[in-house]
Amino acid sequence: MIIRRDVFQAIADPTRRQIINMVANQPLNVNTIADSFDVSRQAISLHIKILIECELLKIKKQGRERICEAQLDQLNEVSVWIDQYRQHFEQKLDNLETYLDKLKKERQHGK
Amino acid sequence: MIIRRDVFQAIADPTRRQIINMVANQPLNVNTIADSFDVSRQAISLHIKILIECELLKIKKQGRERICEAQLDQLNEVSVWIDQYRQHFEQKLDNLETYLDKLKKERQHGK
DNA sequence: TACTTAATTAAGTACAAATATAAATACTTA
DNA sequence: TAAGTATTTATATTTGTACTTAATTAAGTA
Repeated sequence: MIIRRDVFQAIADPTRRQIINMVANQPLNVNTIADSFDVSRQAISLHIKILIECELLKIKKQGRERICEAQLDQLNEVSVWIDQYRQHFEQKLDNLETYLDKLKKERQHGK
Repeated sequence: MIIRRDVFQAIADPTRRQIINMVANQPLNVNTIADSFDVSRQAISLHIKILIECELLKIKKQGRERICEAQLDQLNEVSVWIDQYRQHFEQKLDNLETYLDKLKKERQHGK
């Protein structure tokens, strides 16, 4: 099977977005991730493979387990693409500023 | 054909991203858009249909022509999703602030 | 060594997506 | 009204995606 290794394609799938969401909070092994979904472990394994190929995820072997860790730098590509149209959809610029301030404070106070 | 009407899916296709880019600058009719691509007009017509269904594009009939206009509010959904991971990929938060200031000034001085 | 657990690889199926060609619709103009 | 232009709809084909079950690899454990 030929897979299109492209961040936009990677995040197009809702299952993959959910996987990203799960591991963004904390690293998890494959089975723990798979347990959250109704599909087979093999199906999740493939989604993870796609995310790894798009460099949105990295694997750390730990015994027989494979721990999935988020590596979201590549999301920047999407962010940059979106940003060029921000003026087209951002109603209130101030909201983003408020958000930024919040984010900044969270950082300063250790998450 | 059942199409997944979802903004993430809509922007997953590079052709559709390019169409968005074209009409974001100026409204264009279908044929003008199609001329920029190697594929058939019908294929572009379908891409446009998908973009309309995802509300990223709207059509204004003008005689026998159909003018495509960008309507990018729905990109906000992607933006919000990306934003929650911004701290994972934004190297310097200050850069964003600088960017925001710039954007703000551009707005104030009428683009 | 045999058994269990974690995860992948392999093979196959069903359906969705992207495209093409052909025909139809709708409007404009000679 | 016939011919031309703009675009969509219909139909078919090819490729890609998401998924399944079965088998395999690898690492712990009894």
